Amino acid sequence: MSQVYVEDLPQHVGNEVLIQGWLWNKRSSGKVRFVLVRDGTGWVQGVVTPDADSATFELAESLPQESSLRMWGTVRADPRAPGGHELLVRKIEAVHIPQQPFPIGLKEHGVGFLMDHRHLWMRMRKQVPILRIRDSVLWAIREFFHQRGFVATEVPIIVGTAVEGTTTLFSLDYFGQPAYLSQSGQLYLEATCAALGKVYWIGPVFRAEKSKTRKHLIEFWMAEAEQAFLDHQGNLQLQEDLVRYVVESVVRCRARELEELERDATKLREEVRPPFARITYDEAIRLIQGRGVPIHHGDDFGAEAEDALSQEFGRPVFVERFPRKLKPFYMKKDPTNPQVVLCADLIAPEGYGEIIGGSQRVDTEQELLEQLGEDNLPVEPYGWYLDLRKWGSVPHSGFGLGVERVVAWIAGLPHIREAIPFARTLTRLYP
RNA sequence: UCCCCGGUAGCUCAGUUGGCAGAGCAGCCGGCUGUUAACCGGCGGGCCGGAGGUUCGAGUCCUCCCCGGGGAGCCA
Repeated sequence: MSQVYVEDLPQHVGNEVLIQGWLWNKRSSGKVRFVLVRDGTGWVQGVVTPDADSATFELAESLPQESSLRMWGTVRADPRAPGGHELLVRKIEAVHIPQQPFPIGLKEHGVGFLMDHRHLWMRMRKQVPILRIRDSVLWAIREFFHQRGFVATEVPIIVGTAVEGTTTLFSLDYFGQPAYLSQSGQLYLEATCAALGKVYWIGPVFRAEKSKTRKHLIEFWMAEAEQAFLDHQGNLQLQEDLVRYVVESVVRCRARELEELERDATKLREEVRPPFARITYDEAIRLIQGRGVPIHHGDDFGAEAEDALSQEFGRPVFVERFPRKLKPFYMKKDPTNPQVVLCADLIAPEGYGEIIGGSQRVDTEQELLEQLGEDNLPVEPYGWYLDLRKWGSVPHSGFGLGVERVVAWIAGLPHIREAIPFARTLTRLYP
């Protein structure tokens, strides 16, 4: 008999099936014993009565939490069963019986303890749906770009050039040369873009910032895209389409997981209804000031300012055209106002923070040299990047999306550390 | 780096004005024919984060250190 996954059980009502998984809880009422089994796709209750053979009846009482097992039984719908379906068990076979109690109980635990046991915590009731939602987010991003003719490509993780200054880089010794872990694939993606036209990549990036908040990870995943002949306005439309596609896709494919997390899918769908709000930096400053948050023109947004914007709109909002001096050297100045650049940050609703940063890029060598100078950056390490403006330079734009922040928003998580299997935070390098 | 909170049983926590170290859960033993983080009875379980100090006496008060959590700045 071949294995059936828990999520497919409704299609097998009345049939005997084999479930292979792990025991996550059990209950007994003497002569009726319940074994709750998970297999990665869901949770199902097996009902064991004395009608099963005596070894099976005994196992239903004695197996400890997180025993792995095979369970044969007949599927039936029953309103008393969690999830609506259960298995009338004929036989249980233990695959591995733990010799000591599982560290993670079914009661509450502290954050420190759970993070110390992340490799085991991820098996638990809320963590599984989160990781399944993450899978769908990444899958939807790939699907979106593929449908639009973007070419999936890759960038180096070990780099010799800093993208945005060296203070937040992890440095390493590359056979005697200084090297860094990449904090963004953007510069390389611009090169690839001139070869392939429309490109994207998804991968880990690293920031050695001593950030200690619910929105920051030291190692996080970015989805970055770059398109030739795309201007600022087109860039915003592309980002909006992507975010809407991802949310709608997750709401459709992971409805059960969202429900398990008590996340309101209707609210998510409302939030991404077109169009997203768009305001300029200048408007944003006035709006934030109007909400009583102390901020001056020329300041970057703090957490309080972001939350104010988030509350004001209740849906994603693009903040466009930041002052040049707040943004990195590669962003193109607005031809109608060289004090600002053609960029935008996308602020998520519900206080989940900035989920995308993007811009139209500088496309002439002269401007690029000027802006490197403005930021007191050396020209030499950017030689190859300047080359891109020497041969067939075109207007082009791109952006980077923070995968974990999007997962945290969609799943409604209180902290970003649960949005990735193994979070690297300021205090955690293990497990 | 700065500000705030915490560290007591495997886990979550309580511990009064300084006066014998506690509960729930987990574990083990027993009971229960539909449980829903099941329930009921019993049993075992402690370097009170570390070092110093005050005191007749410190889990409790003081100093320093270590570790964790929340927030800020910076960012996606």
